[in-house]
Amino acid sequence: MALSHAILVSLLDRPQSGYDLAKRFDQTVGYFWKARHQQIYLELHKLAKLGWVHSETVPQRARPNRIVYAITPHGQRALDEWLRLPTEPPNIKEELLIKLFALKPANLPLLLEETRRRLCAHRQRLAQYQQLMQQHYAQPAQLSLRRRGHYLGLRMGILIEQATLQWCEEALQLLMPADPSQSA
Amino acid sequence: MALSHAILVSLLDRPQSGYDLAKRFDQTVGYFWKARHQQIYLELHKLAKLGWVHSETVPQRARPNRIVYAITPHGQRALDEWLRLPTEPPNIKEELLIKLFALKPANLPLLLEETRRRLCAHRQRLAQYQQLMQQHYAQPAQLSLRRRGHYLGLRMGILIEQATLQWCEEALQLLMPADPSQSA
DNA sequence: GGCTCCATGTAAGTTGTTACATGATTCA
DNA sequence: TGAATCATGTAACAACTTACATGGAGCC
Repeated sequence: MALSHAILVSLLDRPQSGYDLAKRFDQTVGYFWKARHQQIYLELHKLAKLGWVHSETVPQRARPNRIVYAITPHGQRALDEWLRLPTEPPNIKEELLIKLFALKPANLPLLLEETRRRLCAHRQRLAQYQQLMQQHYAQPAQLSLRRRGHYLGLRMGILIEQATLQWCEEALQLLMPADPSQSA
Repeated sequence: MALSHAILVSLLDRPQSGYDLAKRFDQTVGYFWKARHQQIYLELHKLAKLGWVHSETVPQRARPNRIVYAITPHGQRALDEWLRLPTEPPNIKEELLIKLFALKPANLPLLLEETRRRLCAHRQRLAQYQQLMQQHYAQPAQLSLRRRGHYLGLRMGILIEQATLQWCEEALQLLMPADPSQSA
Protein backbone atom coordinates (compact mmCIF):
# COMPACT_ATOMS: atom_id res chain seq x y z
CA MET A 1 0.00 0.00 0.00
CA ALA A 2 2.94 2.33 0.36
CA LEU A 3 3.72 3.03 -3.29
CA SER A 4 0.30 4.55 -3.82
CA HIS A 5 0.93 6.80 -0.84
CA ALA A 6 4.36 7.73 -2.13
CA ILE A 7 2.64 8.79 -5.36
CA LEU A 8 0.07 10.85 -3.47
CA VAL A 9 2.87 12.58 -1.57
CA SER A 10 4.66 13.36 -4.80
CA LEU A 11 1.44 14.82 -6.22
CA LEU A 12 1.27 17.20 -3.25
CA ASP A 13 4.11 19.15 -4.83
CA ARG A 14 2.32 19.49 -8.16
CA PRO A 15 0.11 17.53 -10.58
CA GLN A 16 2.14 15.03 -12.62
CA SER A 17 1.80 12.40 -15.30
CA GLY A 18 2.84 8.79 -14.78
CA TYR A 19 5.91 9.54 -16.84
CA ASP A 20 6.86 12.47 -14.60
CA LEU A 21 6.39 10.34 -11.50
CA ALA A 22 8.52 7.54 -12.91
CA LYS A 23 11.36 9.95 -13.61
CA ARG A 24 11.10 11.44 -10.15
CA PHE A 25 11.13 8.00 -8.59
CA ASP A 26 14.31 7.33 -10.50
CA GLN A 27 15.90 10.37 -8.91
CA THR A 28 15.28 11.90 -5.46
CA VAL A 29 12.57 9.68 -4.03
CA GLY A 30 14.20 6.65 -5.61
CA TYR A 31 17.07 6.68 -3.12
CA PHE A 32 14.79 4.87 -0.74
CA TRP A 33 11.83 3.77 -2.84
CA LYS A 34 12.05 2.20 -6.30
CA ALA A 35 9.21 1.83 -8.77
CA ARG A 36 9.07 1.07 -12.48
CA HIS A 37 6.76 2.92 -14.79
CA GLN A 38 4.46 -0.09 -15.23
CA GLN A 39 3.78 -0.27 -11.52
CA ILE A 40 3.21 3.47 -11.32
CA TYR A 41 0.66 3.41 -14.13
CA LEU A 42 -1.19 0.57 -12.42
CA GLU A 43 -1.26 2.42 -9.10
CA LEU A 44 -2.49 5.58 -10.78
CA HIS A 45 -5.41 3.66 -12.28
CA LYS A 46 -6.23 2.28 -8.83
CA LEU A 47 -5.98 5.70 -7.21
CA ALA A 48 -8.25 7.16 -9.88
CA LYS A 49 -10.82 4.42 -9.23
CA LEU A 50 -10.69 5.17 -5.52
CA GLY A 51 -11.23 8.84 -6.29
CA TRP A 52 -8.02 9.83 -4.53
CA VAL A 53 -6.63 11.45 -7.68
CA HIS A 54 -8.28 12.97 -10.70
CA SER A 55 -6.82 12.89 -14.17
CA GLU A 56 -6.79 15.32 -17.06
CA THR A 57 -5.63 14.44 -20.56
CA VAL A 58 -3.30 16.99 -22.10
CA PRO A 59 -3.13 16.65 -25.88
CA GLN A 60 0.25 17.10 -27.54
CA ARG A 61 1.28 17.43 -31.15
CA ALA A 62 3.26 14.54 -32.55
CA ARG A 63 3.53 12.89 -29.14
CA PRO A 64 1.33 10.57 -27.08
CA ASN A 65 -1.05 12.54 -24.91
CA ARG A 66 -0.03 13.19 -21.35
CA ILE A 67 -2.40 12.13 -18.58
CA VAL A 68 -1.80 14.45 -15.69
CA TYR A 69 -2.96 13.45 -12.22
CA ALA A 70 -3.72 15.65 -9.24
CA ILE A 71 -4.62 14.70 -5.69
CA THR A 72 -8.26 15.22 -4.69
CA PRO A 73 -9.59 16.36 -1.26
CA HIS A 74 -10.62 12.73 -0.74
CA GLY A 75 -7.03 11.68 -1.46
CA GLN A 76 -5.79 14.32 0.97
CA ARG A 77 -7.92 12.83 3.71
CA ALA A 78 -6.76 9.31 2.93
CA LEU A 79 -3.17 10.51 3.09
CA ASP A 80 -3.72 12.19 6.45
CA GLU A 81 -5.18 8.97 7.83
CA TRP A 82 -2.23 6.98 6.56
CA LEU A 83 0.17 9.40 8.25
CA ARG A 84 -1.40 8.47 11.56
CA LEU A 85 -0.51 4.78 11.24
CA PRO A 86 2.69 3.69 12.99
CA THR A 87 5.64 2.75 10.77
CA GLU A 88 7.64 -0.46 10.82
CA PRO A 89 11.43 -0.47 10.71
CA PRO A 90 12.29 -1.58 7.19
CA ASN A 91 14.20 -4.79 6.76
CA ILE A 92 17.39 -4.77 4.87
CA LYS A 93 17.17 -7.64 2.36
CA GLU A 94 20.91 -7.59 1.73
CA GLU A 95 21.81 -10.50 -0.54
CA LEU A 96 25.50 -10.14 0.16
CA LEU A 97 24.91 -11.05 3.79
CA ILE A 98 23.18 -14.26 2.80
CA LYS A 99 26.08 -15.08 0.54
CA LEU A 100 28.51 -14.49 3.38
CA PHE A 101 26.53 -16.99 5.45
CA ALA A 102 27.72 -19.56 2.91
CA LEU A 103 31.33 -18.57 3.42
CA LYS A 104 33.95 -21.29 2.96
CA PRO A 105 37.56 -21.24 1.72
CA ALA A 106 36.53 -22.20 -1.83
CA ASN A 107 34.43 -19.09 -2.41
CA LEU A 108 36.34 -16.64 -0.26
CA PRO A 109 38.10 -14.94 -3.23
CA LEU A 110 34.78 -14.54 -5.01
CA LEU A 111 33.09 -12.92 -2.04
CA LEU A 112 36.07 -10.69 -1.33
CA GLU A 113 35.93 -9.44 -4.88
CA GLU A 114 32.21 -8.80 -4.63
CA THR A 115 32.69 -6.90 -1.37
CA ARG A 116 35.33 -4.74 -3.04
CA ARG A 117 32.98 -4.07 -5.93
CA ARG A 118 30.22 -3.05 -3.54
CA LEU A 119 32.61 -0.82 -1.64
CA CYS A 120 33.28 1.14 -4.84
CA ALA A 121 29.60 1.34 -5.71
CA HIS A 122 28.72 2.72 -2.29
CA ARG A 123 31.56 5.23 -2.40
CA GLN A 124 30.19 6.58 -5.65
CA ARG A 125 26.67 6.83 -4.32
CA LEU A 126 27.84 8.57 -1.19
CA ALA A 127 29.79 11.13 -3.22
CA GLN A 128 26.71 11.76 -5.33
CA TYR A 129 24.48 12.25 -2.29
CA GLN A 130 26.99 14.58 -0.67
CA GLN A 131 27.12 16.70 -3.77
CA LEU A 132 23.33 17.01 -3.80
CA MET A 133 23.47 17.91 -0.14
CA GLN A 134 25.92 20.74 -0.74
CA GLN A 135 23.98 22.02 -3.72
CA HIS A 136 20.52 22.04 -2.24
CA TYR A 137 20.57 21.68 1.52
CA ALA A 138 23.66 23.53 2.74
CA GLN A 139 21.88 25.07 5.77
CA PRO A 140 19.15 22.65 6.84
CA ALA A 141 18.06 24.77 9.83
CA GLN A 142 17.05 27.57 7.47
CA LEU A 143 14.90 25.47 5.16
CA SER A 144 11.11 25.56 5.05
CA LEU A 145 9.37 22.73 6.89
CA ARG A 146 8.52 20.93 3.65
CA ARG A 147 12.11 21.08 2.44
CA ARG A 148 13.39 19.83 5.78
CA GLY A 149 11.45 16.64 5.06
CA HIS A 150 13.30 16.28 1.77
CA TYR A 151 16.59 17.06 3.48
CA LEU A 152 15.99 14.27 5.98
CA GLY A 153 15.48 11.79 3.16
CA LEU A 154 18.82 12.61 1.65
CA ARG A 155 20.43 12.67 5.09
CA MET A 156 19.21 9.13 5.73
CA GLY A 157 20.69 8.07 2.42
CA ILE A 158 24.06 9.48 3.42
CA LEU A 159 24.04 7.88 6.85
CA ILE A 160 23.11 4.48 5.42
CA GLU A 161 25.78 4.69 2.73
CA GLN A 162 28.38 5.62 5.33
CA ALA A 163 27.37 2.69 7.52
CA THR A 164 27.49 0.33 4.55
CA LEU A 165 30.88 1.63 3.52
CA GLN A 166 32.26 1.09 6.97
CA TRP A 167 30.83 -2.42 6.95
CA CYS A 168 32.52 -3.18 3.60
CA GLU A 169 35.86 -1.97 4.93
CA GLU A 170 35.57 -4.03 8.09
CA ALA A 171 34.52 -7.08 6.10
CA LEU A 172 37.57 -6.80 3.85
CA GLN A 173 39.83 -6.38 6.88
CA LEU A 174 38.35 -9.43 8.55
CA LEU A 175 38.25 -11.70 5.51
CA MET A 176 41.47 -10.75 3.77
CA PRO A 177 44.12 -13.40 4.32
CA ALA A 178 46.79 -11.79 6.48
CA ASP A 179 49.77 -10.90 4.29
CA PRO A 180 53.00 -11.54 6.30
CA SER A 181 54.97 -9.00 4.25
CA GLN A 182 52.59 -6.29 5.49
CA SER A 183 52.66 -7.03 9.21
CA ALA A 184 55.29 -5.62 11.60
CA MET B 1 14.61 -15.84 -5.95
CA ALA B 2 16.67 -14.97 -2.91
CA LEU B 3 14.54 -16.57 -0.22
CA SER B 4 15.08 -19.99 -1.74
CA HIS B 5 18.81 -19.34 -1.67
CA ALA B 6 18.63 -18.16 1.91
CA ILE B 7 16.97 -21.46 2.74
CA LEU B 8 19.66 -23.42 0.91
CA VAL B 9 22.32 -21.54 2.84
CA SER B 10 20.59 -22.33 6.11
CA LEU B 11 20.45 -26.00 5.14
CA LEU B 12 24.23 -25.98 4.69
CA ASP B 13 24.54 -25.88 8.47
CA ARG B 14 22.29 -28.92 8.95
CA PRO B 15 19.10 -30.52 7.59
CA GLN B 16 16.01 -28.77 8.89
CA SER B 17 12.23 -28.85 8.72
CA GLY B 18 10.16 -25.92 7.52
CA TYR B 19 9.31 -25.25 11.13
CA ASP B 20 12.99 -25.12 12.10
CA LEU B 21 13.74 -22.76 9.24
CA ALA B 22 10.87 -20.46 10.17
CA LYS B 23 12.13 -20.19 13.72
CA ARG B 24 15.65 -19.49 12.54
CA PHE B 25 14.40 -16.82 10.15
CA ASP B 26 12.69 -15.21 13.10
CA GLN B 27 16.01 -15.02 14.90
CA THR B 28 19.51 -14.59 13.49
CA VAL B 29 18.90 -14.50 9.75
CA GLY B 30 15.73 -12.53 10.28
CA TYR B 31 17.66 -9.36 11.15
CA PHE B 32 18.02 -8.78 7.45
CA TRP B 33 15.64 -11.23 5.81
CA LYS B 34 12.08 -11.91 6.93
CA ALA B 35 9.94 -14.85 5.92
CA ARG B 36 6.74 -16.34 7.29
CA HIS B 37 6.25 -20.04 7.60
CA GLN B 38 3.77 -20.16 4.70
CA GLN B 39 6.31 -18.74 2.32
CA ILE B 40 9.01 -21.06 3.58
CA TYR B 41 6.84 -24.15 3.04
CA LEU B 42 6.07 -23.01 -0.50
CA GLU B 43 9.74 -22.46 -1.29
CA LEU B 44 10.64 -25.85 0.13
CA HIS B 45 8.13 -27.50 -2.19
CA LYS B 46 9.64 -25.63 -5.13
CA LEU B 47 13.18 -26.54 -4.12
CA ALA B 48 12.17 -30.18 -3.79
CA LYS B 49 10.66 -30.11 -7.29
CA LEU B 50 13.87 -28.64 -8.65
CA GLY B 51 15.82 -31.41 -6.94
CA TRP B 52 17.89 -28.89 -4.97
CA VAL B 53 16.79 -30.37 -1.66
CA HIS B 54 15.59 -33.79 -0.66
CA SER B 55 13.07 -34.45 2.07
CA GLU B 56 12.65 -37.15 4.66
CA THR B 57 9.57 -37.60 6.82
CA VAL B 58 10.31 -38.17 10.48
CA PRO B 59 7.35 -39.72 12.29
CA GLN B 60 6.61 -38.50 15.80
CA ARG B 61 4.28 -39.76 18.49
CA ALA B 62 1.35 -37.50 19.25
CA ARG B 63 2.67 -34.74 17.03
CA PRO B 64 2.47 -33.91 13.32
CA ASN B 65 5.30 -35.58 11.42
CA ARG B 66 8.36 -33.50 10.73
CA ILE B 67 9.52 -33.18 7.12
CA VAL B 68 13.23 -32.64 7.24
CA TYR B 69 15.01 -31.16 4.21
CA ALA B 70 18.66 -31.47 3.24
CA ILE B 71 20.53 -29.81 0.40
CA THR B 72 21.49 -32.10 -2.52
CA PRO B 73 24.68 -31.95 -4.64
CA HIS B 74 22.53 -30.41 -7.37
CA GLY B 75 21.42 -27.74 -4.90
CA GLN B 76 25.04 -27.16 -3.92
CA ARG B 77 25.94 -26.46 -7.53
CA ALA B 78 22.98 -24.12 -7.96
CA LEU B 79 24.05 -22.26 -4.84
CA ASP B 80 27.64 -21.92 -6.09
CA GLU B 81 26.38 -20.47 -9.36
CA TRP B 82 24.20 -17.99 -7.52
CA LEU B 83 27.16 -16.87 -5.43
CA ARG B 84 28.88 -15.82 -8.63
CA LEU B 85 26.15 -13.35 -9.59
CA PRO B 86 26.79 -9.72 -8.63
CA THR B 87 24.63 -8.29 -5.84
CA GLU B 88 22.54 -5.14 -5.93
CA PRO B 89 22.58 -2.59 -3.11
CA PRO B 90 19.28 -3.11 -1.32
CA ASN B 91 16.82 -0.28 -1.26
CA ILE B 92 15.58 1.00 1.99
CA LYS B 93 11.79 1.23 1.68
CA GLU B 94 11.50 3.46 4.72
CA GLU B 95 7.89 4.57 5.08
CA LEU B 96 8.77 7.23 7.60
CA LEU B 97 10.79 9.08 4.96
CA ILE B 98 7.81 9.18 2.62
CA LYS B 99 5.69 10.53 5.44
CA LEU B 100 8.26 13.23 6.10
CA PHE B 101 8.00 14.25 2.45
CA ALA B 102 4.44 15.23 3.30
CA LEU B 103 5.61 17.42 6.17
CA LYS B 104 3.50 20.47 6.98
CA PRO B 105 2.74 22.32 10.22
CA ALA B 106 -0.53 20.44 10.74
CA ASN B 107 1.10 17.03 10.99
CA LEU B 108 4.40 18.01 12.55
CA PRO B 109 3.44 16.88 16.08
CA LEU B 110 2.30 13.51 14.71
CA LEU B 111 5.54 12.90 12.84
CA LEU B 112 7.67 14.07 15.74
CA GLU B 113 5.90 11.58 17.98
CA GLU B 114 6.42 8.80 15.44
CA THR B 115 10.10 9.65 15.14
CA ARG B 116 10.44 9.46 18.92
CA ARG B 117 8.72 6.10 18.92
CA ARG B 118 11.06 4.80 16.25
CA LEU B 119 14.06 6.14 18.15
CA CYS B 120 13.08 3.97 21.13
CA ALA B 121 12.45 0.92 18.97
CA HIS B 122 15.87 1.20 17.33
CA ARG B 123 17.58 1.72 20.69
CA GLN B 124 16.09 -1.53 21.89
CA ARG B 125 17.11 -3.43 18.80
CA LEU B 126 20.61 -2.09 18.97
CA ALA B 127 20.95 -3.14 22.62
CA GLN B 128 19.74 -6.61 21.70
CA TYR B 129 22.22 -6.92 18.83
CA GLN B 130 25.08 -5.69 20.99
CA GLN B 131 24.27 -8.27 23.62
CA LEU B 132 24.33 -11.05 21.01
CA MET B 133 27.62 -9.69 19.77
CA GLN B 134 29.20 -9.85 23.21
CA GLN B 135 27.86 -13.31 23.85
CA HIS B 136 28.85 -14.98 20.62
CA TYR B 137 31.34 -12.93 18.68
CA ALA B 138 33.58 -11.25 21.22
CA GLN B 139 36.77 -11.87 19.21
CA PRO B 140 35.84 -11.88 15.52
CA ALA B 141 39.41 -12.33 14.31
CA GLN B 142 39.57 -15.69 16.06
CA LEU B 143 36.40 -17.13 14.58
CA SER B 144 36.23 -19.81 11.90
CA LEU B 145 35.59 -18.56 8.39
CA ARG B 146 31.98 -19.71 8.47
CA ARG B 147 31.32 -17.94 11.75
CA ARG B 148 32.94 -14.77 10.46
CA GLY B 149 30.17 -14.68 7.87
CA HIS B 150 27.59 -14.81 10.64
CA TYR B 151 29.47 -12.17 12.58
CA LEU B 152 29.36 -9.83 9.60
CA GLY B 153 25.59 -10.21 9.39
CA LEU B 154 25.17 -9.10 12.96
CA ARG B 155 27.76 -6.37 12.50
CA MET B 156 25.77 -4.95 9.60
CA GLY B 157 22.68 -4.96 11.78
CA ILE B 158 24.49 -2.96 14.43
CA LEU B 159 25.89 -0.41 11.98
CA ILE B 160 22.48 0.12 10.37
CA GLU B 161 20.77 0.54 13.71
CA GLN B 162 23.39 3.06 14.81
CA ALA B 163 22.95 5.03 11.60
CA THR B 164 19.18 4.97 11.97
CA LEU B 165 19.43 6.08 15.58
CA GLN B 166 21.62 8.99 14.65
CA TRP B 167 19.17 9.93 11.94
CA CYS B 168 16.26 9.89 14.40
CA GLU B 169 18.17 12.14 16.79
CA GLU B 170 19.06 14.59 14.05
CA ALA B 171 15.49 14.59 12.76
CA LEU B 172 14.13 15.44 16.20
CA GLN B 173 16.70 18.20 16.60
CA LEU B 174 15.79 19.68 13.24
CA LEU B 175 12.02 19.41 13.54
CA MET B 176 11.49 20.24 17.18
CA PRO B 177 10.17 23.76 17.56
CA ALA B 178 12.88 25.78 19.28
CA ASP B 179 11.90 26.31 22.89
CA PRO B 180 12.93 29.87 23.92
CA SER B 181 13.17 28.88 27.59
CA GLN B 182 15.94 26.43 26.66
CA SER B 183 18.15 28.68 24.57
CA ALA B 184 20.80 31.07 25.97
C1' DG C 1 -10.39 -23.14 30.62
C1' DG C 2 -7.43 -20.71 27.89
C1' DC C 3 -2.73 -20.08 26.13
C1' DT C 4 1.35 -21.37 23.79
C1' DC C 5 4.04 -24.77 21.35
C1' DC C 6 4.54 -28.15 17.75
C1' DA C 7 3.94 -28.86 12.63
C1' DT C 8 1.99 -28.61 8.31
C1' DG C 9 -0.46 -26.59 4.90
C1' DT C 10 -4.33 -24.07 1.30
C1' DA C 11 -6.42 -20.00 -0.78
C1' DA C 12 -6.96 -15.40 -1.92
C1' DG C 13 -5.09 -11.26 -2.55
C1' DT C 14 -1.39 -7.57 -3.09
C1' DT C 15 2.79 -5.98 -4.71
C1' DG C 16 6.46 -5.92 -7.77
C1' DT C 17 9.23 -7.65 -11.99
C1' DT C 18 10.06 -8.90 -16.77
C1' DA C 19 8.78 -9.09 -21.24
C1' DC C 20 6.34 -7.19 -24.92
C1' DA C 21 3.97 -3.42 -27.65
C1' DT C 22 3.49 1.09 -30.19
C1' DG C 23 5.28 5.14 -32.75
C1' DA C 24 6.89 9.78 -33.75
C1' DT C 25 11.10 13.01 -32.70
C1' DT C 26 15.55 14.37 -31.91
C1' DC C 27 20.45 13.79 -31.66
C1' DA C 28 24.97 11.85 -33.05
C1' DT D 1 21.49 4.27 -39.28
C1' DG D 2 20.89 3.64 -34.73
C1' DA D 3 19.87 5.17 -30.21
C1' DA D 4 17.53 7.84 -26.81
C1' DT D 5 13.47 10.51 -25.35
C1' DC D 6 8.57 11.01 -24.90
C1' DA D 7 4.34 8.53 -23.29
C1' DT D 8 1.26 4.97 -22.31
C1' DG D 9 0.02 0.55 -21.51
C1' DT D 10 -1.02 -5.21 -21.25
C1' DA D 11 0.20 -9.93 -19.81
C1' DA D 12 2.54 -13.27 -17.42
C1' DC D 13 4.94 -14.33 -13.69
C1' DA D 14 7.37 -14.16 -9.10
C1' DA D 15 7.39 -12.80 -4.35
C1' DC D 16 5.13 -11.86 -0.32
C1' DT D 17 1.05 -11.13 3.01
C1' DT D 18 -3.15 -12.25 5.35
C1' DA D 19 -6.59 -15.19 6.55
C1' DC D 20 -8.03 -19.65 7.50
C1' DA D 21 -7.51 -24.65 8.91
C1' DT D 22 -6.25 -28.70 11.92
C1' DG D 23 -5.28 -30.96 16.42
C1' DG D 24 -2.83 -32.94 20.31
C1' DA D 25 0.52 -31.70 24.42
C1' DG D 26 1.79 -29.25 28.18
C1' DC D 27 1.51 -25.21 31.24
C1' DC D 28 -0.78 -21.96 34.58
